[in-house]
Amino acid sequence: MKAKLSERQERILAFIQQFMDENHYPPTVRDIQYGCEVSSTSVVDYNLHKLQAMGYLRRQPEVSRGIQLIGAGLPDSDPNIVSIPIMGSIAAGEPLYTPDAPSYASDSHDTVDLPPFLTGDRQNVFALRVKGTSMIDALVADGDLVLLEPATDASNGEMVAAWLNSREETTLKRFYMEGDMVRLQPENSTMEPIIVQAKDVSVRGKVVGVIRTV
Amino acid sequence: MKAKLSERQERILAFIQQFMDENHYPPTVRDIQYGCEVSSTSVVDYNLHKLQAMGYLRRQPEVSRGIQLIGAGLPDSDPNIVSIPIMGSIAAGEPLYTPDAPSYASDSHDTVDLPPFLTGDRQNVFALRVKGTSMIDALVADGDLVLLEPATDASNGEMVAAWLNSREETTLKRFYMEGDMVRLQPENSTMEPIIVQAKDVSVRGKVVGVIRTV
DNA sequence: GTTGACCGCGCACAAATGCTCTGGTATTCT
DNA sequence: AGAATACCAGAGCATTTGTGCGCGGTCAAC
Repeated sequence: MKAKLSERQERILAFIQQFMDENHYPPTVRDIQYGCEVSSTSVVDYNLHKLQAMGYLRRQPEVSRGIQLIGAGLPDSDPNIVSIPIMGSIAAGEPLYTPDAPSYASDSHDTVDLPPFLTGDRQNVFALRVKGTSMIDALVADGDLVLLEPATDASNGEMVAAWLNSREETTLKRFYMEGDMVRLQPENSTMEPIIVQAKDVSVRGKVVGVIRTV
Repeated sequence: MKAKLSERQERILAFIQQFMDENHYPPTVRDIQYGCEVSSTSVVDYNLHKLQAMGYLRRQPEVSRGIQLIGAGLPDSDPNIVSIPIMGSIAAGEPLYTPDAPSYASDSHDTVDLPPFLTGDRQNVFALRVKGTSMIDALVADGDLVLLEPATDASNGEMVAAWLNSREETTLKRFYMEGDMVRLQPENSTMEPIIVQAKDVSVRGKVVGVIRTV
């Protein structure tokens, strides 16, 4: 379905973009008609349906100007910004995000707006504010913001936020599975690794980014 | 004219913003009517005229959904994004930004789009890509992006990018002026500070942020 | 040629929608 | 008290606007 566009469809698409730039609301069918030198509104309607089927835009039926571009247009909210919730702090480790909790409920939390290159194409990325200097050995300082991708597993060597049953706290460490034991390795050689039973540790998320402001 | 808003006017204004966020086209008079629990379209029209007179929005007469917010609304270009140039790498230290060079000329460099909370209100912030692990002692890893504010001076304790004449390289360190000597202090106590004559070191910028993706 | 899909055109209807007119209720000013 | 002002409610009109219908043209397949 996502085939090539006819010349007229390209023109309509371009016109909508231009119209949205100049005025700040979508055009009507007739605006498009005159703007693209089409002689009938039905032709516009016809092509708009086509474009919608091909995924270039969305329409709200029965609603005037109910057109919004998607794709490469200017859907003025998302293209170069993603909102990421700050789900708490990681230090004493108590309040940690649980991916199975209702995502958008009960959240009076803060969010940070970040460009998407920081998250890649990962989904449900969330952020934690690092409290204290206990993670310095992982190149993470007090006050840093760590970006996490929800995960319950990790590959060896990945930096994860892991919950330790024994200590009832969450730490940032590198993750190594060794038999039925898990070794949580700090970055700094002066620190000793933590080695626990696999069942006594649960991975909460993988670190995908760190942000520090000074 | 720009006096206080009535409660209803505030509500209308808020509703329009919310509506624009959810759908991506402006609301009709009746949308506002139901959304704000007003019992007549004329009341909405009345208040819209008021708001327009006070400069909070603009309307296109006779045009459905011909409303656009101005002022604190959504001036759709820059509000939550700033483009920051990546002026090179910092490792072998050669290509470093010189604040006196023509800023926007001769740059085929890359840029990153960042939310403004990372730069604060600083001007001319630029970024450097860290190459190598030589800055690990400053909590900066290979591949990190450091945000720098152009500067030729620094206060004690600030993290700076400093050019060392003797070594012909640039490093990230904390800056301490001690008499006519400058001490460049790594973060990590296992590393020795670098102490040089003040004239043999020149500050290029202060670090204002660090970004790491993994 | 005939068929049918694809596309365009003109027209018209009905719903959506901006706007106006009339009147009402407070609150403030004189 | 009376007038003025600001704001609201309801109803209705005129325009705007999305959508459906019928018709004609083009082009490739059969």
